[in-house]
Amino acid sequence: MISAKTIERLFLYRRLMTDLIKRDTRFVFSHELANMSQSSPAQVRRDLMTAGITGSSSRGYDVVNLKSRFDEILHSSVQKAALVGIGNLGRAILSYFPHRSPAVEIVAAFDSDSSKTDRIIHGIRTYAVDNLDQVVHQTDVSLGIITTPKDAAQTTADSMIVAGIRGILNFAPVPVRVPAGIFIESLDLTTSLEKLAYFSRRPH
Amino acid sequence: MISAKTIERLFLYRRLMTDLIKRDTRFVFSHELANMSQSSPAQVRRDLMTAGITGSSSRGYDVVNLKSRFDEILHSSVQKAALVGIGNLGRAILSYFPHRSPAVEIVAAFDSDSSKTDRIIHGIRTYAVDNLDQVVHQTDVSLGIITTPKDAAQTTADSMIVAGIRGILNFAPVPVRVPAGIFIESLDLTTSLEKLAYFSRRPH
DNA sequence: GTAACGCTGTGATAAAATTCACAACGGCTA
DNA sequence: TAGCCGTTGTGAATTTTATCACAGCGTTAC
Repeated sequence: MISAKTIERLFLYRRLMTDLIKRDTRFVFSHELANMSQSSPAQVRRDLMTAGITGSSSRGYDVVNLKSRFDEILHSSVQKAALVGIGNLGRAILSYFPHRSPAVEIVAAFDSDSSKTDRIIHGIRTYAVDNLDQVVHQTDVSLGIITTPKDAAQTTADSMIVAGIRGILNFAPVPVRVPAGIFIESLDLTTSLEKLAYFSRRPH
Repeated sequence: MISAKTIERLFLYRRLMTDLIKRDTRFVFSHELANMSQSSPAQVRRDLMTAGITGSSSRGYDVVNLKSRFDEILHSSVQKAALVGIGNLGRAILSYFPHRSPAVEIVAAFDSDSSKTDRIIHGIRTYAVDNLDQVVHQTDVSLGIITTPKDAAQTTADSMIVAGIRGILNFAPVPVRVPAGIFIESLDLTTSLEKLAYFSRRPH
């Protein structure tokens, strides 16, 4: 089993490979990849070893080979996602995300405010939250994105899980509790900014 | 020196304390705090110990005391931030962030597209990027937020650093290189979603 | 051919983060 | 008072993550 940290880096490497392929670069050394990914050569080699990739000591790693091995590991078969909470942040994600990743496609958005529903926003249809269960089942959605205010986060997660969602990305600034077997990732902009403020205060 | 991981949790605990105080809760046990923060009792106790906080074995920890100790450690004196890249994501952050944290205040936004500048968006004045240096100096901005497309991320970061910014929060899906002494935090929505997709595929 | 170079692959090591496990304590009960 | 219970505080152990350091190999230089 490959660790989450490593997987995260593999996703990054994969995107870097896409760029390199566009630029017709054939080979990379671990120190180049480290440079591009703000990592260390040893880390890169270790990651690639974990991924079962082998390079050549004179030319480095074959870019196309890397890319296809990454695709293999990262299973780029698309999964559908539903977003709940069509506020500013939700809308930004709806507009930002399409075509950014081969792994995820946002297919529906939900809100409790009826003035925001039954429309198309950035190409994505919006529904009342009451329809969550139904839409998730009908369209085989497996991922949920929470961009609600914090008070609604937990209940939203609960509904998602009841509807059969397997993983949740939570943008609300509160931790959300999920049963074992459901993947939860929290991405808290407030904490990120606070961390930024804290560590920028003095040379660290 | 307190580790970054711990600091991050302290920020979270602080927000939880704010909620508890509102609800007139006087004391918390480590297992309650663990529950609220999706952590473990041992982790909480360790963090509080690191923060130099001491509790009572019968009542737990004094909420107000915790809060004020957190404020002390996390230095809530406000720092000013500038955002570069007024796209959907940038705008969402401009609208989302105000009043979320006592630590950071976004005071200016920049873009290279003149149709987006010299206006007020969500209460924040926007400028042409050419004015970055000047505005940063005049208003004593110390933090930068990058929400540009990925090709502009590195040059934006470079300009920020020249202008004297101490820390950068990068939303562009590419790593950004900064000299030592500058704090950089990357928050990559694409990677988060991809990670979500990956780990939701099967029970893990 | 052979020496020298720079890189990979990886066991070993170190460092960081988390969890275990338990002595010590305060308060409650009787 | 004595005994029990649930919690803290923390050294020690464990687990996870990252780095070191070097043997071995393909390539080039001569």
